[in-house]
Amino acid sequence: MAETRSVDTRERILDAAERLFTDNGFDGTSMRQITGAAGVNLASVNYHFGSKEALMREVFRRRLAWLNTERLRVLDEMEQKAGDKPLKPSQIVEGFFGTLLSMAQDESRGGVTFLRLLGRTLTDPADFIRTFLADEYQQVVERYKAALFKALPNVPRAEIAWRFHFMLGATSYAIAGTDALRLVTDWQVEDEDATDRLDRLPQRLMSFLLGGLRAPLPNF
Amino acid sequence: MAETRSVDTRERILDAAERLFTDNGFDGTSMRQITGAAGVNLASVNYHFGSKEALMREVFRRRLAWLNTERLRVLDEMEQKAGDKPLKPSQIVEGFFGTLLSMAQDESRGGVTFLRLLGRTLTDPADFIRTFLADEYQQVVERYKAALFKALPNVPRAEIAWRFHFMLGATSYAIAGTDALRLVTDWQVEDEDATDRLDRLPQRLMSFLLGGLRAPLPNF
DNA sequence: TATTAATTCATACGTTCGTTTGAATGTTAA
DNA sequence: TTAACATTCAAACGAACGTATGAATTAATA
Repeated sequence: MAETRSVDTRERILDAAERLFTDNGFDGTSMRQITGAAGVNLASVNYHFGSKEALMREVFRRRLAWLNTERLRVLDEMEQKAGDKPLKPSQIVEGFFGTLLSMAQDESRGGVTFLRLLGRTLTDPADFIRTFLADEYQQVVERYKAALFKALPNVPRAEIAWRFHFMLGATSYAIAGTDALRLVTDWQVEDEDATDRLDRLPQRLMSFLLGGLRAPLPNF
Repeated sequence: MAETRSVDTRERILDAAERLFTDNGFDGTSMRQITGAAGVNLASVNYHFGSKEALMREVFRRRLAWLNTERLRVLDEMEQKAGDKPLKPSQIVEGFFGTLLSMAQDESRGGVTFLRLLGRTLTDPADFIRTFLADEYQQVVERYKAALFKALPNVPRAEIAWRFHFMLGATSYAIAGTDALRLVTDWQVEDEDATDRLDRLPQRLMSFLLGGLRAPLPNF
């Protein structure tokens, strides 16, 4: 089959690019690094994807397609069960961020590597990727924001949108896993090994996010 | 004075580099862009700083020197007033993150530009800058963590460290100001202009951070 | 003013970048 | 088997990169 080879090459390129973009950033990764790591010819990136930027977009697209579909599916299901009643804020937050965090356990969906890439990219957006991400996410974000508005009818919408923003920031940073200031990595952990730490991250993060979402409103 | 020219050149380079690194990232900014924007000769960067990496370090150093000193000063002052009693968590959070946010209003300390650069860099750390940031911050972070441990003696230290980490993430992302998913920028704001939005950010963020810090602990 | 040091300057070095090309090879279908 | 298409390949392109050099210029010192 003609497709066997090309699909193979495409995937090999995407996997290598995903990992290298995560470790070194977009500008910090060269085509030669990518094709070298993938074991394919230099020209094949431009043949299959057209350009380096288009490759970056495709790296995101193949993961976000599933993520955003799943997020909408989860939200649909919850809203159907609830009927006319508003959802609980914790359900909504769990639906949006829990779905994301679940990718960490699933290597076939990019695992932690892709999550780290996403976390990095959200604060490191070249114009082309910033635009692309906004387009990919727009529907999903609107649906979840609307659900939060309905769940918290007495909270000004501006405040909810801001807190959604803050939640995304805390999550991005947590999954980017950089911990540049060595806040978490340096302490003495006697009773908790690395696996436990990763397993417990979702619950720790979710508690924090919900606490922030429910915090008393600021009085200006 | 011989120093007049060189100090001038140094500062012009640092200002230009700060802005360009913020907008385009480290790898996305060339020496020729920097020296062109600064109106100085290409070779002057290597003359005054030694290399592009050393320039990046100096861009951070001149801002972080003040920030970290101020953070320690504020903490010292609070602890002195409190005597033996532990500080309130809100005081500690305000001391750490409020000091940071106050830089936004002060153009002579880098203003929003530097804050955005810092926010970006914390999730986009090349090895050299990651190491550098950790070194610059270590003392300050240890002091503030210790204050939080003392303020919340019944909360496991691991949880506090994690929540510090989450708070830093929410803050980084908020000040990076990217809002890649257009959560906040796209809505209809009739009663709140751009100035108001920036002015109110610190209070909005602080409420969120404290809510997250005080959230019920997760039960594993 | 003469001498020394500090800084700026134009220019060039060698390397690496993303992309393109055209031939070679592999695959599909008549 | 042969013609048409898809993919891979080695090689090269011009451009841009960070850095280095040595002369020219400016400032400090005596």
